[in-house]
Amino acid sequence: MTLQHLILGLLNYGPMSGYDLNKTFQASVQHFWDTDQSLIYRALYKMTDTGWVEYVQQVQEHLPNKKLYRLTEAGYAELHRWLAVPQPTLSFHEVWLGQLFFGAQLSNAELRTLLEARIASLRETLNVYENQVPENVSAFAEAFNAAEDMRYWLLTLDYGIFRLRGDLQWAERALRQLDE
Amino acid sequence: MTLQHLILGLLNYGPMSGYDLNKTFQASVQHFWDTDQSLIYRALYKMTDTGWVEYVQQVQEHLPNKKLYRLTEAGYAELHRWLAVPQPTLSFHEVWLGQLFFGAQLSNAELRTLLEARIASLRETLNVYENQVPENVSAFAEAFNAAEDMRYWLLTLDYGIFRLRGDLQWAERALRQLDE
DNA sequence: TGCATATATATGCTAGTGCATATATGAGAT
DNA sequence: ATCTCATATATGCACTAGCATATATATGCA
Repeated sequence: MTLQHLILGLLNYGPMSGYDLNKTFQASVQHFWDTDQSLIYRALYKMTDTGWVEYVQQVQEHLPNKKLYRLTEAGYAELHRWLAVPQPTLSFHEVWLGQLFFGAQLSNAELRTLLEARIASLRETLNVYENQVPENVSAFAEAFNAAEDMRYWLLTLDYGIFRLRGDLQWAERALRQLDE
Repeated sequence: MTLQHLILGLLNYGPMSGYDLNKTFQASVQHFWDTDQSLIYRALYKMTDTGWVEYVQQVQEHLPNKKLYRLTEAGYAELHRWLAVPQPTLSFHEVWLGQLFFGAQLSNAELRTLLEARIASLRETLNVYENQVPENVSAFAEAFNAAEDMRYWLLTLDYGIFRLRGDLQWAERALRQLDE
């Protein structure tokens, strides 16, 4: 259900179309929750059906019409209910750990390749988080006129960076241990 | 597809029934990949269909009959193909980060509750990883007569503990920052 | 006798995910 | 004149997940 709740959270800043929401996802929560355009539209149907959101057709000149979605009372209530309830911590479900678990089946060279690929990928993501995402977040804060909320957005970003650095550290240590 | 590949990896230690696999999951990879009994049975059908595994009916006295599954040549090949291919690092998809992102909507007390619940849950899991899981892993290594492979099992466990400690550290820091 | 538990497999139903593709308008570039 | 890109919404299909429930035998316990 989380996608729907993230949409509730974003619509709380103001009415948006599915297209806008997709853009907003990329500019804001994408660093911890990636999604797909089709999932957003389908979530919006479901939420309209449930009564959490409603829309008005917006006729546009020179552009296709759009559906402007906004929170209903019920949607606002659901957002606040969800926000305050501690969520169960889920299982890791990381594919690379599965590979490592059966690492005895692999040669040293193959294991190196796996770890090095992971390190490269983590570095790349870390670079995006440290350079690209802060810009997105600032632009997002300005567009939504929500300077105070930015503190929390940066907090989630801080977690992402902290976690990536930890994962990098661990992977580099594991790589060194492989040589012993 | 990962569940199927984890099953391939476990069947590589020897033939097992769906029931055995379920038990084995709980004793081995459960700390990074939880699953359900029904998913294992359905995965086995699919894999039989694909030709990765095959089974023989095992008639038992005093107990229900079982299907003993084992790897086919194709299954063994698929396991090794999969093991050596670096997997893309996925997005975090952590629900609690979504809550934190919209933290400006919450009171200080509600935020405290969220972080404290997370800390308690992380501590609990850490306790299991540090005390319970090593026993499971040892028992598993003995049962499967795979003392060498245990090194890698402990490596994945080490990651889990490392990560939980990091997450705890971060959550505790965030809680302190909340008081400022 | 009745109830819980372990062994063992299987199905039903609902929801969510991922990816590709369809459709349509208009703007700007080559 | 054509091609690409941005805006905007929607569907198809196959797979995956989660949870409940059905079925059957045998053992142990109260």
